[in-house]
Amino acid sequence: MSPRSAKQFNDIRKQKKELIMETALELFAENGFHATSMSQIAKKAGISKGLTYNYFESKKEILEELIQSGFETIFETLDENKDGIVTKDEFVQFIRHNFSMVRKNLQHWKLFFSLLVQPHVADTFSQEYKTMAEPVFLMMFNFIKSQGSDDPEGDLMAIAAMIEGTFLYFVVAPEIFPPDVMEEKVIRACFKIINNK
Amino acid sequence: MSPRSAKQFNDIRKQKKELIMETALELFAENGFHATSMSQIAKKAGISKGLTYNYFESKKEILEELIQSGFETIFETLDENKDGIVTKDEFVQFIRHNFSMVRKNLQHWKLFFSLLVQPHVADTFSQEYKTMAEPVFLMMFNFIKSQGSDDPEGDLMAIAAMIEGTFLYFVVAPEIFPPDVMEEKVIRACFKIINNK
Amino acid sequence: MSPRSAKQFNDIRKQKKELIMETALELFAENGFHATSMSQIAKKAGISKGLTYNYFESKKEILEELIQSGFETIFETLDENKDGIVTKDEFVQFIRHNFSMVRKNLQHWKLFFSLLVQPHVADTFSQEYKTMAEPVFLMMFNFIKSQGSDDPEGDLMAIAAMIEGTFLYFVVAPEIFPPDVMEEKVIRACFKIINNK
Amino acid sequence: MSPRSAKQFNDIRKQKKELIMETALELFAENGFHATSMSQIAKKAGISKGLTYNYFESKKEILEELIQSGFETIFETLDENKDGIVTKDEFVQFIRHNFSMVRKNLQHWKLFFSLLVQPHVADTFSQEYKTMAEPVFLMMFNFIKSQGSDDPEGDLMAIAAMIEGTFLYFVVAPEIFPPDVMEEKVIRACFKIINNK
DNA sequence: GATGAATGAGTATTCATTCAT
DNA sequence: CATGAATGAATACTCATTCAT
Repeated sequence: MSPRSAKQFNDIRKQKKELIMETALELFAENGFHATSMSQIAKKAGISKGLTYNYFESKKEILEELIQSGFETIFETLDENKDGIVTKDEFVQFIRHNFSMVRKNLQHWKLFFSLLVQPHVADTFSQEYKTMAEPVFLMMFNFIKSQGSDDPEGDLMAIAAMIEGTFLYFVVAPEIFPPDVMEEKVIRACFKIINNK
Repeated sequence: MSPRSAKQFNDIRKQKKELIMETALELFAENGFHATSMSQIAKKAGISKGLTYNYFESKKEILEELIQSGFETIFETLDENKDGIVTKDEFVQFIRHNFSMVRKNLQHWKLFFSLLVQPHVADTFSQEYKTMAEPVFLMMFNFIKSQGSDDPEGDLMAIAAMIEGTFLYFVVAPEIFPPDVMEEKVIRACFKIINNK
Repeated sequence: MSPRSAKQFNDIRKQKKELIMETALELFAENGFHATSMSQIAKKAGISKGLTYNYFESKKEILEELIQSGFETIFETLDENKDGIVTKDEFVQFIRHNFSMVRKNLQHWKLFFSLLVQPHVADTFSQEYKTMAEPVFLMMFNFIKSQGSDDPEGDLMAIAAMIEGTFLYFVVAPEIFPPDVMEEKVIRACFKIINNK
Repeated sequence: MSPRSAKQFNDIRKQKKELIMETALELFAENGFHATSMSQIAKKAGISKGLTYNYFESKKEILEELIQSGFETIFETLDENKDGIVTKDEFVQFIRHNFSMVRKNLQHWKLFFSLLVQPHVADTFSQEYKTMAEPVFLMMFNFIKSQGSDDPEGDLMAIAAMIEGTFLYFVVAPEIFPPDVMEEKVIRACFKIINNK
């Protein structure tokens, strides 16, 4: 009842919640949302089935919070850089950072890609993704334009597709093209596209 | 002896089977394999649940035949062209043909992307997909090389990613970039990547 | 329409019916009544599912006719001998004949034993069996008595149990005790029981 | 932590499991394994279908545990006596004990007989049954030999068949011959078979 | 907060039976 | 007489969710 113990309770809650979410993310990413049962999550997290419902209203809510937290994780560090891109170096850093973020959060991305093609699982997801991705597009657009591209919008399309496709390869088939090599090739290709006269 | 001729029975079987497959494809593509129930398929197809099993051994078999037919639909016309790519024009035609096939079979591609990310649904799928995509990669590689690229493998990676990403946009978010425009931009970007000195 | 073709039709009907019954008996005996489907019967008999219902009202009716025909098959040849047993030789012949009948109709007996323990499958079966077995018991009782047994009823019980048990071994575990040997031993034991002073 | 103590949970589990097994045994024995549905078991036990699967992995597992527990119930008390049979009295006690066990566990025996005749239900069952019955045979064989029988193996066959047949009468048709009387007659017959000169 | 027994609606699949031809 | 497409009720089993403790 003392403020301190209240804080402790809060910490416990927060930790348990994170534990459940991490466990769920692993299972969702590995086996898919539908193929993962609440029992599995509870068992793997080492808690009882009932307790899960103390922290989340439903299985779907776990998914939704996971999506939310995924967006935050992925886009939070982008925010810092995104406004000031001017030089090529900064753009390259930005791209590299993106790639690095994907590789660090492969499971989130796996989950995202699986949701992309199942709109009914999370109707809100698609819209939200676009909303959050938009500033990134905008920033890239501005940079491309600043480099003197004669068709910045067209170049953006090509580059955006290339990056999205790279992410997909990272997640789904890293053995086809080695991610490290791919990163270099893609960056080089970006500049070929932008600076071509 | 039989009052309905063998041909009649055959026709009925063929039509019903196609009906079931089309219905299943729509639902799988829209909601995912796991989230689609046999009841839904039967209901939407206007037949009884039991009848479905007169034509398919299991839900998984529907998926497998769908994958098979998808592969055939998509890759059959590619086979014709694939051996002789030499000129730029032929390469462009080839790419356009690819794009066109994807846009004509959006549902199949939606299904394919969803399967790529849920390996447990059809383990064989991933391998088969790669097997069928390989000749395409090879052909593109040869063309890139023939154009005097100083890094054909690197260029292939970039282009492959760009095309894969384009397919993903086509399927998942055609409203972000208009497919028609995108097609042109991507083709142009291909040549920028290849021919850059 | 001529009497001759009418007879032919009848013959065909009879043959088809027998075909279905034989096929069903094999499958029932091998896999059990519930585990055997009408499709299996039709397929194994080489006819269509629908045709089966031209000859039998239901799956249960096949079973019932099978039971009926089994009783007839088994008891018909017993009828000839049963009234006149006087000498030991005739009794032995009678027992041997019984054993021989069981071995010739193992499938029927397998079916019978499985029904014995599932009364609800065929409620009438149990009663009918007893009715048909009664004269056999009676005849044996009379013979035992005629041999001067001091407890004919008791001896009958023991012998009846021994014979029933032998049938069960024949059907279920012929590899434990060889049927041929067993036959001799059981006959000898019968006389030990009856003639013991 | 938990409001219901571990012991409480354990007690609940034990009781429910027994309830389910008893209910299932009754239904299996009465109607057969295949003809009994999980719904029937749940309904008769007064619980939900789902709960059944909280205690047993499958319908087959219920059967297997039932068989196991049946074997234990039936053979556990035999173990005590089985090594030392020497005198006639001990042999008689042993046989009586067998008969008594069967009459006390009629349901189990009904189930066993039905399984004997439907090998596909539980392939392991048949083997296991024979394995457990073997020491009983062996012991009887030794006793018969010790009594100076001139054909111990032959006598064993006859006696084993008689006892098996008696069990069958006990279980399937106790109204034909009164079990109490039958027991006496069969025991007497055993000695007639063994001691006959 | 924490447990796990309990529920009930849902899932894929089977199968006896019907019926148009 | 004969076919096999079609039905619908039933089956074993799963699982998100509730709730008494």
